Amino acid sequence: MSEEKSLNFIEEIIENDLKSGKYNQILTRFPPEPNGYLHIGHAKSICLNFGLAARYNGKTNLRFDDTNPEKEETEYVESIKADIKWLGFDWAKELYTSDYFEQLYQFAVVLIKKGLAYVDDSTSEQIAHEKGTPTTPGVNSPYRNRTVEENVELFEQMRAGKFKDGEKVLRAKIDMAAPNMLLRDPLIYRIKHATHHRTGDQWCIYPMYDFAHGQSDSIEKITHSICTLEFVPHRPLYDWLIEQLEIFPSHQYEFARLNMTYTVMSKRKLLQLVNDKIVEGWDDPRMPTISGMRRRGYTPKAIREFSRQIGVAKRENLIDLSLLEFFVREDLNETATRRMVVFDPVKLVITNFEAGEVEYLEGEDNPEATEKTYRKIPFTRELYIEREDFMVDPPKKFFRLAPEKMVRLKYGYIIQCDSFEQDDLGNITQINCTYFPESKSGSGDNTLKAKGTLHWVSATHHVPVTLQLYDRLFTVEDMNSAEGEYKDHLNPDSLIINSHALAEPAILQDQPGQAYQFLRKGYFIQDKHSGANGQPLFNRTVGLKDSWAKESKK
RNA sequence: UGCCCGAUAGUAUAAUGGUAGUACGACGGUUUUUGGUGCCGUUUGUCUAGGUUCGAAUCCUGGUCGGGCAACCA
Repeated sequence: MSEEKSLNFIEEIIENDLKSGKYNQILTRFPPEPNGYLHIGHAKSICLNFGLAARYNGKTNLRFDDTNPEKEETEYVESIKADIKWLGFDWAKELYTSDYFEQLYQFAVVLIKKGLAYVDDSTSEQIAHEKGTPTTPGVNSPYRNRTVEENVELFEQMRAGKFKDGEKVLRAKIDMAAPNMLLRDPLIYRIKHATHHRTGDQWCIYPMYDFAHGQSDSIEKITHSICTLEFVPHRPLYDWLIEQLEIFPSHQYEFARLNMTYTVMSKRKLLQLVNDKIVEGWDDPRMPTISGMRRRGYTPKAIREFSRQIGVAKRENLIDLSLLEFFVREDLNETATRRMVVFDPVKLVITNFEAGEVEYLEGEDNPEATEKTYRKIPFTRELYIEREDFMVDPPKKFFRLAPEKMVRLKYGYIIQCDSFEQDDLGNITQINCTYFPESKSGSGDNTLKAKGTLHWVSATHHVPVTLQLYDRLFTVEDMNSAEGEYKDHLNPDSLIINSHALAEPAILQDQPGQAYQFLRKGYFIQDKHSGANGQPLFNRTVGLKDSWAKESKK
């Protein structure tokens, strides 16, 4: 297959490393900070890291990058693990950067003893000022030339809790005039008298990202440390520290993070949506979080296929939400159980069908399934159909019900409209039809033909349900370059609740978690909550492609 | 005006000096007891100016445009 020949740039690097014998086996890692829930951007990274390991017969560690006790919580650790498993991946080892705190401390001592790190008493303002700007070089700190002995002593005292937060920091001694600002004596340890979610009060000094991530990679002997583009300028520092410490040379490779239309992808902004109560929580079905998408009814397979299709490269990108939706539909079309639900009911009476009689029709659960299963659907004299499926004076291409027109009722009979009734405002209150017994589905009789097929429910045998119709959270395609605050661009119709929909009775017998296709309407999944008056509540995962909506706009 | 990264259809992503291909979208047709699905087809692209070469999306040089870097965040 030509598909196997087409490698992304990271796969090329790995194949070369394997071919040259640089490594016998690759080891990647997925390194989330437990300070929020995972989102679709993380899913791309997860699929990449775990996918690479699977493809090249390697392994992937899950490592929680927990070096900042002020922001990190165990709740997030648990959600992250659940999300990765749900996506279908298994990690080789579950690790925490905090497991390496002692080792990292020793690494810092090594650096100090080599004269490559020093304790700085400057305030953060002073340090920022001395750092210069991207276009002007920085100047040396007055504390830069402390002796090794003094630095060792002070660093020990930092660890021992002799100083307050912010009183001292440990910095690598590199070059204050370096064109890369990250090389201008970067901070590598800071004092924080805070309780850590795993180490408790054992430590009051914590390593910075740059002195933790690469070292953790090296400790674990990660071969390919894959991160996003904003870490490109960190790579010289990543390499410098490993070289000075003379430890296992892990290597960092960077790819472009995922951006999607009509949503935001930073944990900070997502947290804001949660805190401002714009959404119900991290798992609100409108959120681009993995837990939100799960509750929405997106499937792991759809997300994996999406990740595969968008590829991996180094240029900035903005992916259409509709591409993700395509993969969701593609998966659900094959797996979702079909049911009939009328969203906006209008009464339809079959005048030549006996009152009180109930005929049970057979309906396929899924026309795409290789092994067919069926459910019974009660058919009665009085039914409900979709209000929008009837027009008094229809345009030419309207294939639904209208005076004197014929349509098929799905799984049932062809009917013809004889008359209709209206209230004073002109609203349709009832449609009267005749049915043709010989046209029953499966009878093989096709003397009658109907252009359209409608879904319906019995007026006497149905289940009232509540529907949550979700749509994009924002009205602007590219939220990264949108002007003003995110609140200016919220989609007021991102959630529409319909509490007057009617479902066929079979819906009560189905398993929770069942993926549905409500015929001609869209894919749905039952929510964890219940709807109005305790009714079953269903979330719209994604609508069906609707070429009539397009046609009728013309 | 420092350093770094990038630029291929509308959106993504291939082509690794030798026919610019794929997916989604859009458009048209076909099948259909879901205006769904399936199937078939059409459309649209190498940022720019030079150079190297028999031959450049690919290599070189200049430019343009986009992004990143001045957190005791990751």
